[in-house]
Amino acid sequence: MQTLFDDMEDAPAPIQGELRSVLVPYPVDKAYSYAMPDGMELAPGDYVTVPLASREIPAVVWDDPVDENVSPKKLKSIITGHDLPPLPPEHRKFIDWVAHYTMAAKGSVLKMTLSVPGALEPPKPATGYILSPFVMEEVAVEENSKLLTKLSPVQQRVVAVLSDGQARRAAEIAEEADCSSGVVKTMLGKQLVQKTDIFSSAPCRNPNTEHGGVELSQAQYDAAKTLVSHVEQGGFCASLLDGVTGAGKTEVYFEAVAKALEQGKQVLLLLPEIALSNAFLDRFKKRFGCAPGLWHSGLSAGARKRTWRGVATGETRVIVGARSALFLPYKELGLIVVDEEHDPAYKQEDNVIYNARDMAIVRAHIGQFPITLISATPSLETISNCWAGRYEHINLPHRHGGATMPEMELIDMRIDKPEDKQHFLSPVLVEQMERALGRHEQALLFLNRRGYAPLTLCRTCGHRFECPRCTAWLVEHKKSQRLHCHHCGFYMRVPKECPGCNDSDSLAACGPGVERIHEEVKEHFPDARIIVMASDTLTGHDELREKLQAIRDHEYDIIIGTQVIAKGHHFPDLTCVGVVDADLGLKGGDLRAAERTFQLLHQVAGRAGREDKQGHVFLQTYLPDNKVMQALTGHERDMFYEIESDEREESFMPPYSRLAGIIVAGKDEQMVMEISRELGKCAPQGPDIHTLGPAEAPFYRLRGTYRRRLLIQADKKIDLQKAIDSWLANVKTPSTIRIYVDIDPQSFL
DNA sequence: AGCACGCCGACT
DNA sequence: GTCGGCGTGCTC
Repeated sequence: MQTLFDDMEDAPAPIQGELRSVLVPYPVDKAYSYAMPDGMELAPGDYVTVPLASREIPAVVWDDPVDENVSPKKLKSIITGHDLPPLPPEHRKFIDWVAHYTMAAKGSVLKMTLSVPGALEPPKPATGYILSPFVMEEVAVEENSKLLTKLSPVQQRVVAVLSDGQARRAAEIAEEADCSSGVVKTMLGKQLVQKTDIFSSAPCRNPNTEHGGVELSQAQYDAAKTLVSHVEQGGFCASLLDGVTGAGKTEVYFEAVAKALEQGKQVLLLLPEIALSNAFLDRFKKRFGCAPGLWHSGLSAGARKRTWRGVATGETRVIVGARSALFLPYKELGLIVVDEEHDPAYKQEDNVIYNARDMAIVRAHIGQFPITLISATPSLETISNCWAGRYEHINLPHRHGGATMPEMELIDMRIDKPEDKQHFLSPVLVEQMERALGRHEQALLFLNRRGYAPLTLCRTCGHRFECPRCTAWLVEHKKSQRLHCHHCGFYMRVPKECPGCNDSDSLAACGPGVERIHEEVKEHFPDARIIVMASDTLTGHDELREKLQAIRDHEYDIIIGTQVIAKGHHFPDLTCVGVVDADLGLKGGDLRAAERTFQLLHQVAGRAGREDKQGHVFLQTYLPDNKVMQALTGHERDMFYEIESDEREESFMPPYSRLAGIIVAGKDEQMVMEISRELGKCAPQGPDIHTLGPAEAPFYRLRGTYRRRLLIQADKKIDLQKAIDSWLANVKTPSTIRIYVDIDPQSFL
């Protein structure tokens, strides 16, 4: 009897209820089965909380058929459902599609949608304060009420702040009334104020499509009309809005945004992360009367949660965001705009490896709504899609408002040499900067290299400082007196003596970074106000915005900057742009080196001379005959695309073929070697598909792991994912080795 | 991704 | 003799 009783106690209570397929946001490729407790009703798309291992996690009921064979021992019950509109079927289909395409686990892709901790719980109200009713009456009735004059000056200020009836947090009141929050507490004790709940609302609930239209030029009007008609017609349609910086592309696509909003659709505006500038937000506010919902890495936890829920409930109508915004749970998405479509920042290189621009096209196709790509320098992929008639090509040729494109000039560094090997600015460029400053205009020097010098070597023994964990030189940073690795965060003090030969004072800085250019500029312009803009001198989004505003307000005369300065900012007084090393991006023989350099330099050039001032751009180069330099100075853009396209076709490269990178990574160099060689031996080879490598991957040693890569080149008619799948299944890999698949890799050497 | 389970070195 | 290192593998 006793033993029988024990057995009954030990047996787990049988899980009851209908089964549901549930996808969890973890790297698993199939939906799990969970029991749905009696009385609960759940359909695909519903958000749930489920137990997984020893934790409770958010998840989504999926469309896959339930696996009835799951052992009853494993089976667990769904803990709760959530009161949110279900994740729409288009979004679920999208997640499945992206997982298949990128060869990532479905759960990993879902994780990009369920990325906000606590988003499924209704938001908790914050404590706010309002004036008590009798105080409010006093404020309304009389200017100099007896009650109010009896209060202390700080308390009177608090009353003034709260007199509009709007509830505020204690900290906000303290800030606005210039007192401590203790005052609020005292007033609460005297019942002058009372507590109330503050529910922060979702952003961008009521954009007003008629708030502030600007007058469009004829060309803008025609382009806008086309985009608007796509929205009106509905259905999938991809287009490229192609026009130079300052042509007024933003105003054009705002019209399409307005139309989609009028039709009751949500709109997603994708930007490269860096371009979320104040200037852009101001333009949005001017057009729609409110700020858009923002989505980027710098958001606070609270803002993230509000925005995520706003998107899911449909309260938030417009999202302006970086690539991860594509995976927000839109209730009724009806238009996507991808600004700066060519930008490499759209490619995510970790976790799920995807290109947000390409995935956005897929999202629009699944949702059957229009999508517009925007660029002054489209990617060759997009241009060729236009040539093939898959995308509509909308040209916006002229600069808006009478501004002219800057004049581009090459400075042949073989002739107009800097004064010595320690200097990097040609006298020609320095003179042009002097002239600009003399006219009370600004000058910008662009160099896409942080720090002081990219290489430090010993003049005595030739020792080079390399990162002990990566295949990369250590970059000297003067400010911190250190040598930094830009790939893994390793750094060391600059030593007095060479570690190779112990010689002192033998170390020499080779080549320039922005810090070194700063030094040189100070020699030439001791009285100028100079600012250096690089990702490591800025602490975050807000500082970047403030500095950009300061530049716009002409608080600086000379700007020295990397990438961060290149994009989407408009500086009205900037008329002289110098590119310190125009050849920089061309070195290394990357597939897209020429295209990238062209795009980047074109973009930098676009910073100069808008409105009424003529801009001048000077490209310092040792390769004045290179096709990129010729295309830039002759404004022969279409010629450049044709040459580039021919070269890609000849070498069987994208967009004429498809590529996939297979990265074999691990800490055991020998094992990485062995596995990659083995993969190479049984790699797909044939008339329509072949494999290159294995070879050392870019940054062979990265953070102490070794990486080798194979590159598959396949005809577009080949099912690439399937070929890779069956190939990788043939080679057994130990768990110490990780294999990453990068479909459509962007860059490689 | 976490987290538990499991097999070999330096401590009470 | 135990505490704990992180390698390996699973999560309905």
